[in-house]
Amino acid sequence: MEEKSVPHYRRLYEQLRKGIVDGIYKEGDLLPSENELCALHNLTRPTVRKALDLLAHEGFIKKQQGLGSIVHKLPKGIGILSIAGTTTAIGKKNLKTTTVVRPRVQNWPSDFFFALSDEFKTVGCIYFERVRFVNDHPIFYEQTYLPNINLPRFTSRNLDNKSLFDLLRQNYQLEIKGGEQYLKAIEAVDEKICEYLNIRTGQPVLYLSRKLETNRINFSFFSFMYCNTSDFSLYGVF
Amino acid sequence: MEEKSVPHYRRLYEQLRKGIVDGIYKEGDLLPSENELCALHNLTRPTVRKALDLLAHEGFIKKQQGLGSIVHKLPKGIGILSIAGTTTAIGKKNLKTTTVVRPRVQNWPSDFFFALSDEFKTVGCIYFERVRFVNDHPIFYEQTYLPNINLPRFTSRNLDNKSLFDLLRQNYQLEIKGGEQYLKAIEAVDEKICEYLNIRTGQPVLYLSRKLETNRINFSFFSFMYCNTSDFSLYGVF
DNA sequence: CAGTGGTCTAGACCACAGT
DNA sequence: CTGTGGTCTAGACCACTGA
Repeated sequence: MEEKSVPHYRRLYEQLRKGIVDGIYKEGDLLPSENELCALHNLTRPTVRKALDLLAHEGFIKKQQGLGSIVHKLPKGIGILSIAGTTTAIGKKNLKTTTVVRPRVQNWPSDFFFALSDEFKTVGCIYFERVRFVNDHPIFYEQTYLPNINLPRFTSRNLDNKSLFDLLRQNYQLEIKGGEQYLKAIEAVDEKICEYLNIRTGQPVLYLSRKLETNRINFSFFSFMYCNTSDFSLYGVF
Repeated sequence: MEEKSVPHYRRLYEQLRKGIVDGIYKEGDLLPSENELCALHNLTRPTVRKALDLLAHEGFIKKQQGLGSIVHKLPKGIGILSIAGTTTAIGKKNLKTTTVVRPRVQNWPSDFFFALSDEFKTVGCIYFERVRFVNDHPIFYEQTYLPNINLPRFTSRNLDNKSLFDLLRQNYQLEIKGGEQYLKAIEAVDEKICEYLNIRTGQPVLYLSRKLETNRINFSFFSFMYCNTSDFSLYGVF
């Protein structure tokens, strides 16, 4: 009966989420009630509720006691503050990615922002830089550091127009489970930033420092992102 | 036996959270196991798990299958991106708040960023501005808009050094249940911003637009915050 | 009033970590 | 191996919404 080891609540979550982003459920619609979803999928209420809690947590629905689960409007900004990778977060918007520094093995910077384990320091890191375009405008300039552990052939992979999250999952069985992030508004002073994002020196950019945690124990990686927010906001729910 | 209508999982969550911020549980420590917590508090596992899920969701702990719930280090930045109000988010840091524009009834701005219901437009809003200091440095300049519905005497209240969330909860039974936010990096051009945050014209600031939803149906309010992030980052988990 | 989501119980089996 | 967290069942009672 079961095909894979994906939890039931996860399957239901993904199905409902797809229904919302595809427009089958529209803004303001009510999702089927919890009891209806139980009957439809042969699940019990706690399982159904877990799927709905995930959707509510990510802002796709709002629950209202006595009424139901209301489909929320899709956000105006770019939902990159949650766990979704950039690719999924932006959705149908025209997104392109180019690699400006191909993956290479090097040492960690001496003044690295996040704490590094001794093992990480010893093995060094895989480093690369990418620029992401939304509607053909450069919006994100991202520097990524991966610990150089059990990532065979990574440096020879092509990252253009690919989701790093998908690549890690499909080739290395790495799932991103969460992380932490620090945000600042800074002036674009580095000329590479200005060049890649096509902005003038001194223009404000949003600087995002992230630690991303995976299902492999003690395996995290890091990303530092410069965002041109003159046309797009970053969006999040809480 | 029961004293109030606070859910059990919520009580346990607050107790454990307090244990972490007060340092009773230190970074890297294991919390009591789920079964131990069940026995200690006479709860069942789903209830205990809900409390732990809340803690994990807010970044206080990391769960690891087969091991336990590990207390996470407290963040370096200001955790304002989650549901916590500024006051609770900053915790023990020296925080002061001054009111620069006292609450007053007025119309909504014509170009308001968020969509407003007809009822909201009709009744107008209560508007005020505050500046928040961390370690005696002005860090946040916040403009708040509340719908002018069932908030008796609000305009005569003193907001200095008070948590708006607490004031709303204690005086109006309003609980903040969630919300959405949009972030941008902008130049400080408005002279009020520069004055209140004590920065020069053109310096980058982080601009945060938030809609905050409450337990009263169809009652949301709005906050627009300018943050000087030169010394502090905004922190969040996902 | 009936139906909704919110909370809770008392079990069960599984996958994974450390010994 | 034991103990951990991860998933799931099959019920129960409550508070709230809308008719």
